[in-house]
Amino acid sequence: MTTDSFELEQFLPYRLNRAAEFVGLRFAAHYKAKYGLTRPEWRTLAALGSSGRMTSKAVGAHSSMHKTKVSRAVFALEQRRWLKRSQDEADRRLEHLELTPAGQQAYRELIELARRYQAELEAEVGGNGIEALSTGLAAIEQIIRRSGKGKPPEPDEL
Amino acid sequence: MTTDSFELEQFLPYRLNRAAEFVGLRFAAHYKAKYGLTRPEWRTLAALGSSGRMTSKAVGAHSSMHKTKVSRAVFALEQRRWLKRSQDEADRRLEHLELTPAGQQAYRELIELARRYQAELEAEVGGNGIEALSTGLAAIEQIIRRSGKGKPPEPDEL
DNA sequence: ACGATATGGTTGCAAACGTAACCATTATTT
DNA sequence: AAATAATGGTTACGTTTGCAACCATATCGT
Repeated sequence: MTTDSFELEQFLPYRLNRAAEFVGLRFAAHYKAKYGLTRPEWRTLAALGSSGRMTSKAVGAHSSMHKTKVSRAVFALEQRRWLKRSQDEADRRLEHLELTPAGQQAYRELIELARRYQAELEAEVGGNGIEALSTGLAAIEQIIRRSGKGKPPEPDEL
Repeated sequence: MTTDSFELEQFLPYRLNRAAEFVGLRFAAHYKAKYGLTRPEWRTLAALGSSGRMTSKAVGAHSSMHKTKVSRAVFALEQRRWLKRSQDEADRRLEHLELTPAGQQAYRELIELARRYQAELEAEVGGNGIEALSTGLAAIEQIIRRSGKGKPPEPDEL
């Protein structure tokens, strides 16, 4: 019966969540204003832009998104003509996704935004803070990898 | 035209978000299973439990939640008879919230869960990782405080 | 004192979400 | 070669979310 003295302020899940929210929303404001993208869409674009042709499943694995999110984001980006699908000849269950030239252009602009934002953030937070944060995050990421094993990042089972 | 070489994996908003999601969902699984609480409910309980009687607005400020979330969480906790409201005599717009004995009991059990989870987490991540993470988060929290002041508390990612 | 404005809090609504069920296709078992 | 399971991906549905509009009360400006 360890008694009182519990503060949300010290609780890691809470602190992480708040920091992520703050940092994430501020960035989202940038690309939302400029392109009207949702976060799943931006992530999908980023995955395809940086790693090239891949399947929906791979996008999900690469960017930690639930498959329905990916499915919807892919649909939206397709509507926008920023990506095109093509069926795999050998295995007709899977579709390969690829950015169109317009999509690649948007990607280039967006990662420029992202880089600027990250730089801004690093300036605000300071080198030490960033380094500490990065180390800490790396530690958690390792746990994720461990516990995640071969598991897909479907938030279902976390 | 700073060119290619952008990786989501290195992008801080993304990393923070993923870590927060992982850590948060794992904890949520604990209290969801045991009490059927949602995260806004748990946060409200935690705020009231640790700081005592306060208004909805204060709960929101204390735990970084949008006012509609707080409103709904308060309603749910009230249904459960874990908190009671009372109108302020001087200013009848505001209601003071307070945990009932049952609510306090639940709070005690929940912070015990939280403490155990935090300990487990610290064991997994390791002292260095935790310390780094904490330092990094503190740096961001300072920015939040600075820039945050009058700003509205925004949505949850989790 | 009186209209405008602000504040604490709730609610209607549309959009976003996760779960589960599903379709089509491929792999495995028997 | 059937029957069964597994896989990539989509969709129907109920829930949760945030925004905006709102109610009631309080404060400000004049």
